[in-house]
Amino acid sequence: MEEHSETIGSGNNGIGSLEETQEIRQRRALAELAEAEAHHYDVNKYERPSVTVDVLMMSLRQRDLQILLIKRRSWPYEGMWAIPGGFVMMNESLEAAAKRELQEETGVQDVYLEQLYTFGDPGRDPRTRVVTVVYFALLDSERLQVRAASDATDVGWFSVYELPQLAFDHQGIIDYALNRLRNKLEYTTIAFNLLPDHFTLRELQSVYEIILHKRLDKRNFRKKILSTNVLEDTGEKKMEGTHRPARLYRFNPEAEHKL
Amino acid sequence: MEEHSETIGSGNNGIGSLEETQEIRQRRALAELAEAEAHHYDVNKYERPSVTVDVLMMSLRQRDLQILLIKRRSWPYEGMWAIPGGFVMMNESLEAAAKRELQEETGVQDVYLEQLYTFGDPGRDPRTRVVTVVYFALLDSERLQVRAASDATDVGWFSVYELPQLAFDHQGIIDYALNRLRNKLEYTTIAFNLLPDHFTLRELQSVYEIILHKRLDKRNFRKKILSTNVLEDTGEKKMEGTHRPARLYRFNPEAEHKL
DNA sequence: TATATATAGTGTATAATATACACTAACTGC
DNA sequence: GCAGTTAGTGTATATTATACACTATATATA
Repeated sequence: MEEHSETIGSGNNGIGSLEETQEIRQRRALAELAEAEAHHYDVNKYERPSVTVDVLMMSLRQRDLQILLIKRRSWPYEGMWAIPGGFVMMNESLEAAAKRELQEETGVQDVYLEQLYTFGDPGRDPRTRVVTVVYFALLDSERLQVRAASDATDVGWFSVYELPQLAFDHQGIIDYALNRLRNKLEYTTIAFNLLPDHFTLRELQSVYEIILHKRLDKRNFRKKILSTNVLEDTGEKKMEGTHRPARLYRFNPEAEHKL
Repeated sequence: MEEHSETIGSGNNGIGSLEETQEIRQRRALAELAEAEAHHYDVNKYERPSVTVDVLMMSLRQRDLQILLIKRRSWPYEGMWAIPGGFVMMNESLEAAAKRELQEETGVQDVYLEQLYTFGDPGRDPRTRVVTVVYFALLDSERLQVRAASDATDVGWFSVYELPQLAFDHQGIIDYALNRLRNKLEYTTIAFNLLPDHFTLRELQSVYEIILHKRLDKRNFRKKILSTNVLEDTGEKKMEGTHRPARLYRFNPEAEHKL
């Protein structure tokens, strides 16, 4: 919170010459930047953080909310699991970088993608100063299955409720994302991104139950969802198992969603 | 949305040699970065965006929601108004950078500060690639008055409802912030940051009315706020004008806020 | 073809919350 | 003491959330 506020204070704070020097260096750098900006000089000579995007890919698998992690093969945090990410290229937008990452890891395109938060504390990556813009993606279970078992052993899906030790500040990022997802469930139609085009009301209810991590009342759930008009009956039914078949619905994005 | 997705596709998309070259360049850069990351090489030789923080400072002035803008003195957008911001130093956190900006522009410390969103489209700043982490700050009207009229003509407070033409994508940023603020009013105690320590219920109601830009029912408003227990009666009264004095309340951050 | 089994699908009563609305209280200045 | 001005209060109604148990319809198999 207040870590660096003294570096812009009066300077008369009893800290020794080492910090003093650093403060002066920083002040000069700032003055030069202001100068450069004001007169349109070349700002490229100034040292700057790396910018990366991390993408937290979430999907419902095995009646569980799971995320994709990759195992780090080198220092720092070697052998630990981490949220996949990569550098932002000079001529791609942040979102494009996130989509690239998504494409590389899952082969999936056109999924729900939302910017989550930007983490940039100095020291969060011991190699260099890194500012990471984190996105999260919601992948529908069906399309994903295809590529699921395709490759390497150092990529894996993990339940958000049983995560291994994570690299960097990634556990905090996941907590933050889960929070955001839970909140948005209540007042947006975000949940539909985790289901295929056609789904039953029970399947939709399961999405809510898995993410909110609690049981919901069947009748009240159906009443509430149907009253919003976001669902369209497809006329089709899903028959599976030895019991009454369920109606298949489709999400209607046009409808007013007063969820 | 899809601007750059072709640069990572099959490449066989009928685009001419110019884009082709760019694609190849980008692919090579990516491969090198991956290599560098995997083997802990020096990543510093790669070109990277500038990182800045912009701080949208909001306060209630003249029964209006106003923000602080600065007038640009040079290309690009010379003469237009912009949200104040500056470069992030290598050894300061994003939040520390935001606080520094806040301190420089208003002299105020210890205010509500929240990260809003990160904007990083290539081309949003014609000088160079800039990734901007935007924060917004809520300043209480009372403390601010002191420094209000202090200096230059190229800094000014503007009503969010009557803004001049803004530089860069700053109008969009303000819309986004206003939205966030309005939502948070409903389920957090964020509003108290715009008021001094002691305030009347009418003053609190005005905060809501000005930000939501609509009238609220007095009795229902008071009922709702008081039922949450976030307010403490100070015992004092505020006498101003020729009418019954109003009770002064204080915000109790300890209380459950089931706003 | 009757029955067991498993999930789909439905309604009502009660509690909690949100809304609409008008008068009395308490101070100041004249 | 009266005019002017804002503070402060309660009740009836509508809307929304919750709690709760039985019938419907398919498949499998005896």
